Amino acid sequence: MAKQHPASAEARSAGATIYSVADHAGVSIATVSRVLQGATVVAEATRQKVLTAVEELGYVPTGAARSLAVRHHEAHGLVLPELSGPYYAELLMGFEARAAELAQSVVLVLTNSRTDMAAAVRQLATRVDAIAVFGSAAIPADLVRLLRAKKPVVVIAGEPQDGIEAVAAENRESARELAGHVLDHGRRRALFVGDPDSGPDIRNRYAGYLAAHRDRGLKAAEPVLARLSEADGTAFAQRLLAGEHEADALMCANDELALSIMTTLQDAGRDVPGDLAVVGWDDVMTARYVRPGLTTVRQPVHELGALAADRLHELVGGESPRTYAQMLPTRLVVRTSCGCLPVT
Amino acid sequence: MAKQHPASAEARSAGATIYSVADHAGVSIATVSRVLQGATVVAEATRQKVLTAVEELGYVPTGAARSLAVRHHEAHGLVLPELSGPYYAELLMGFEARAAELAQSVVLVLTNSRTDMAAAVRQLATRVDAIAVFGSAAIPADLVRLLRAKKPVVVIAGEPQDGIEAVAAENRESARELAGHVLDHGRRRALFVGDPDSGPDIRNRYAGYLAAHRDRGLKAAEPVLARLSEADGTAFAQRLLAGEHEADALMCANDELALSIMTTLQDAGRDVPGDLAVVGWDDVMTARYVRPGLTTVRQPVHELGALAADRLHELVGGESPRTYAQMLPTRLVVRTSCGCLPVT
DNA sequence: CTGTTAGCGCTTTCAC
DNA sequence: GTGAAAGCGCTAACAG
Repeated sequence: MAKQHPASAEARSAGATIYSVADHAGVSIATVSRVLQGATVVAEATRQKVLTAVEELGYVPTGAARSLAVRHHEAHGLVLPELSGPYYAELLMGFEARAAELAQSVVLVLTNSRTDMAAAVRQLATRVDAIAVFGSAAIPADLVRLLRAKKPVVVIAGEPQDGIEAVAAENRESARELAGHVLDHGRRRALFVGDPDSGPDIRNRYAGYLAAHRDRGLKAAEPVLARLSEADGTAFAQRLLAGEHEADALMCANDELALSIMTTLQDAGRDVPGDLAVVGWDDVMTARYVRPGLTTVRQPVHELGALAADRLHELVGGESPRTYAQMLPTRLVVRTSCGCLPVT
Repeated sequence: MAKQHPASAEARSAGATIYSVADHAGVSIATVSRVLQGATVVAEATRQKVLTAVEELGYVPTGAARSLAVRHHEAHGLVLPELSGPYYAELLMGFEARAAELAQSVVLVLTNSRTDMAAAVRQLATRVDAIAVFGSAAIPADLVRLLRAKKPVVVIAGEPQDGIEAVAAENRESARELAGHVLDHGRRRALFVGDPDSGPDIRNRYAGYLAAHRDRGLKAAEPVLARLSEADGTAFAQRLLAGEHEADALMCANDELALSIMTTLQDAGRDVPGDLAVVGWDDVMTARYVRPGLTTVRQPVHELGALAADRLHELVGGESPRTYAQMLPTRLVVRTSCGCLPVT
């Protein structure tokens, strides 16, 4: 079997390897590798021969072999809970775009569709160089820590943890500004709708709500617990209509909640913002289509994704993890659901 | 260097390999592989030793090595143009969920963020067993054909092509039904807004619009060319308001178009559906929040993604490509923007 | 500028 | 039930 590589025998296009290409071009596999990787200089004539052979055989390299040899997967993993709503999609787009610039593939794992997410994440670790996980993807903290021992990890919008790098959007100050804005419209019974315990994002938004009250010497109410879903929004609106709550303003943990509440209220004849101001968080597409336009906060979601990909890449490159969470600024988007007059 | 594997020397946890695990457990690498893959039966005692070693060393297998050995990537590629709007996100969720069930990783490529998509796709082919590409991802047909020669490919909602398997949602009949519905409200100057040449989806929707007119012995108008964007919708609405077009009904190629048109019209004082009926396509979230609710068509997007993943897997498994495109049914969602009375 | 030759880490016969 | 050994296809010294 001397120099004869097994694979060189069968030049079936589907099985073209670097050996068949080398044979076909009359060069060594090293040369083929060189022209394909463009690292070293190769004589133009040889180069062409190789390229022709590649073309004729329709050679598609086996990524796994390269990865094994270079000891890098050249891929980043991203773990998200799901993709409904514009938030995660935008994040993913930012992540993918930056990863592409860095010549990294992205392999995606959605935990909501998994029965065994721990296994999924372990499996993911197997084929990427680094992993970004979204905070609320509900990955157990110890799993994250375990991963971290093996590969760079960055947590997006998640609980701050010891040695784990984190990136997030600013929540507290914008929430304070938003709540302040509503209060300054003269509202005095503003309710926060959402669950501060569901994660740091919401917790900080609630903290901002609290701070705005404190700033004005006002007393804030307990949060009205609700998940970030249309269903919970409708349910709460129903209870509100039934008189279970009393409020002249609603600060909702996100836009979906705000929108479903607002629509339900309006359909029942309530005037928004006349009877009740409603504000959200995220600035989803719908926020500008509804009437009144929803006052909300825009997050730099795309940038957040890009930042995560960036950090992953640098960590893989040997940089050491930052000890502080990186905070991206958010921006208040004032429309009219807060009680502001329409600009005409 | 005898039997001593280089890697076995350094048992640094970050570099744990099957060799270090074997050493640590006092067994051969074959045995480690066996317990990890669970293929063959291993004595329970040995099994435990191995598992303990894995645990202690924090062993994370190298996927590339396995892929190389088994000659499979155990991953599917998905090529989408982008992720804005719920359509692609939903498709991706369906794809990912099914791929997960089939134990396949998914590596994602978004072409809109790429300067050299051909390179991106070639690169993708390198690390997956099969690829699904979305029709409008603007992958040149010959590239697809080239890929096809090497790996299974399925085109989602794309131009039908010779040997390439395709999956899509039904467009023509639902469009015919939708257009018919509008016409049966007595509208006689219904315009189609969208570009039939932009792809098979829109082409078929326009064909349905035409058919509905034909069914009723009515003459249909030429399509009003517009891309599927909010901006194009607003621009068209402006022209309409300026009197450049005359219409009492608008059948828009998708919801985004419909929504931006409807909102612009309403903000200018027009009554929808009184003056003008407006219908869309896709049933995005906003469609049910606007007033009047947007009449549209719901596509089984999730299922479409799942179907693509399914087919990919079966093609990888050796099944031969189907020669006919698989069509998933769509469903008319009637709300009130078409002129129907609200159900109260 | 090009060829030879070790591996990269894992799976999988084939013996024992 | 377990070990030895031969690859999987590619990269990267190291010679020449």
